[in-house]
Amino acid sequence: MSKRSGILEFAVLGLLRESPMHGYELRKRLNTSLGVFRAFSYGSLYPCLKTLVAQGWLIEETAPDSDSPATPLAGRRAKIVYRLTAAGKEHFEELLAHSGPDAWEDEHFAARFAFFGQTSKDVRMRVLEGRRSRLEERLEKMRASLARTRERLDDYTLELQRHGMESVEREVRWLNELIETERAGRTDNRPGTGRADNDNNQENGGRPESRGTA
Amino acid sequence: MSKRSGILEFAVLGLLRESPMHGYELRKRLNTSLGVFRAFSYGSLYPCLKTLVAQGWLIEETAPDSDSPATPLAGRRAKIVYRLTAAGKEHFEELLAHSGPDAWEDEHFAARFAFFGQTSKDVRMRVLEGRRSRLEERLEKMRASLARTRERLDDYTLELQRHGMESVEREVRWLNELIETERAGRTDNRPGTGRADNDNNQENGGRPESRGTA
DNA sequence: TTCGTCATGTAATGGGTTACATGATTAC
DNA sequence: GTAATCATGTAACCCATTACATGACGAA
Repeated sequence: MSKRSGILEFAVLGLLRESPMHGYELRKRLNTSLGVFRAFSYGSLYPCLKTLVAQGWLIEETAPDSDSPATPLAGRRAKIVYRLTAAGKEHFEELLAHSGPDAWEDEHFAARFAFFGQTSKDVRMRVLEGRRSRLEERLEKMRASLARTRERLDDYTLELQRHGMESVEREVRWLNELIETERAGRTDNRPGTGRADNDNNQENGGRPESRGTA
Repeated sequence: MSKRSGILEFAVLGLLRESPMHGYELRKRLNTSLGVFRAFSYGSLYPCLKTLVAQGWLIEETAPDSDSPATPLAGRRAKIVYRLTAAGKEHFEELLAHSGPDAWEDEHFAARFAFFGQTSKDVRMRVLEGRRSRLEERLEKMRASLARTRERLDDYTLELQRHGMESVEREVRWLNELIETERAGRTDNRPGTGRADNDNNQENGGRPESRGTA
């Protein structure tokens, strides 16, 4: 119960894991750094934060720097800063490792991928492979549907489907490359299976070996 | 007012324009033939149909074969067949030609494209070009955001953004090809600017000249 | 006769947006 | 001092889904 917003909740926990923040900043990071995949409004963010606090995963810190003007640069004059609790951290790890049936959908996957820098290698592999097989299912359905309906569709509809399939195929190739790169990486990544006692595991710097952005 | 479901409404009108159907079949066509971009459930379809009827865009035909058991094969026992009214047809034309600010978003565009076979050439061009410039805006934002945040992001996040941008760039190229093909096509397409009195204008068969699916 | 599919709906819920209301702080 | 932006929230709504309820029809 109180199943507040899968993706938003996940993204908030993930961002707060890196460092405490207040709502406003959180929303900006959601929509810029991580925002490639989705934009959220205050109308969803603030209620979500409340339930996360109620759940014990976050604590509000009203940041009473009332008498410490020592570092005025850190924040203008701290509003409500949210910090991840130990329980929240654990919960986030669970969400990361969780392999529900919807975990491989577009937005869920993108959100998980965005936090790969904080994810252990075995989980990364599971996510990438899960996503890939999800896409392959999708491809098969598309192919089947296409074979069934064939000639009944006009050329534009056909072209639309062709382009859609090509996009999916392209993502599969992308995943293949990522998976291979992961495989080629150091195999010693084991920061505690199930318990991330090591907190951050960037032993390889989280490098997907991007091949020439330009 | 009564601004029921943009895309669903549009798709329903578009499908019914081709031929009358009952809800169940409509939903299947929505999720197979046209369903590449989105799946709808009865929970949204039936209420939508009702409002469209209330609006005067559809009429329910209970298919009164009440006393003619002559052809029990035609329909098992006629359900509720929805047929587009003249007003509905007009409304659909308006929706097709309408260039609202959200008309170029992913799903809106896909839905419009799916009905290109029933769309006049000038509208097709407007839609394709609108979509393209929308994507170009998006690209600029992404580039700006990327330039701003640069080194602050880990490699996975960067890779995600890079892949996202590549996808958008790819779609832009696709649009460029489509636009060129349209331009190269016969230029005489003028079934009445603003008024589609000609109903169907497939003079060129609606051919986007797909270049080798394999 | 029972099972699968066709066929139509409704109520509760979900997960989000928009528009609104409010006020502090900074830049000019 | 006034405008922009930072900052936090709420209420009303939107569009859709899920799960449920119902029933006819055809095939095994």
